[in-house]
Amino acid sequence: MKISDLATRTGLTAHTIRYYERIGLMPAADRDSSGHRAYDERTLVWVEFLGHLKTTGMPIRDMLDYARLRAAGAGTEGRRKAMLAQHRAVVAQRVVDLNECLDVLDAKIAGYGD
Amino acid sequence: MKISDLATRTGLTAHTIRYYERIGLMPAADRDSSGHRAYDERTLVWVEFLGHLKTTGMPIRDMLDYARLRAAGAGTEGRRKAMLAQHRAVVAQRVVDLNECLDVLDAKIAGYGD
DNA sequence: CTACAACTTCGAGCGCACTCTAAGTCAAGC
DNA sequence: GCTTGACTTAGAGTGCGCTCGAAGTTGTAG
Repeated sequence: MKISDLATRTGLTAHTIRYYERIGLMPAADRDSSGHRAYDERTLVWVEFLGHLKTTGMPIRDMLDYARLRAAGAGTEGRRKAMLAQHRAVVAQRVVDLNECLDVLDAKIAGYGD
Repeated sequence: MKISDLATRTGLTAHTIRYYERIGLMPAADRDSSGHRAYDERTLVWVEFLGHLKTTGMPIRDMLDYARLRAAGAGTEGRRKAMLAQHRAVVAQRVVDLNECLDVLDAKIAGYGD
């Protein structure tokens, strides 16, 4: 898979994918015979997971912490699990906050009448 | 109410409040005898509402559109209602997305075992 | 053979939302 | 009278997450 294919399938741009690699969010990509980046399905899965973290508002520096643990491999599962569990709690709270805001919006919208 | 009081009660800083005034998110504040900003409860309500819009991810430029309609007064209620209704739909979708991400996180967390 | 598109690296630039600094004014307490 | 601390202005600086541009190389279609 070329970088443009990965871009299409993830919704990112090739520029953004290279940026992610540069800052360490993605491991250095394999290269084909002409020096172009060649990706496999595992990379796609990883980028999609990063997308979930991004959707839930995790800052890149935290994703980097997680990516480094992942790169370190065995022995870091406990810390990775703890990171995700902690993040999960933050996201769950944000859902609660957003639902409260939806109520406020509904009240305000209703206040404008028909 | 002085700017420091408004800051305390809204969780913003005095710097941020002045910034909001500068860009037009808040009307020019009344001044006391020594030229300091003096706020009333209505301003507090407005800032809190801005806080809800911010929590729900509305960009400042959209808040500005809303603030301008509000400042224009009567005759803009329809458009204000439409803006909020549109935003409400976006926020509701984000709640859906976040809940999906929570499922992904739960699956990942479970995958790490005990 | 020649376009042309897609890739490469490096580094600069951008939009957002603050955040802070500097220099000065003013009111209250010791 | 003097210090202290909160206020004032204008404008510069920060951190984040991209986003783009320039200049060069390579693979493919006509």
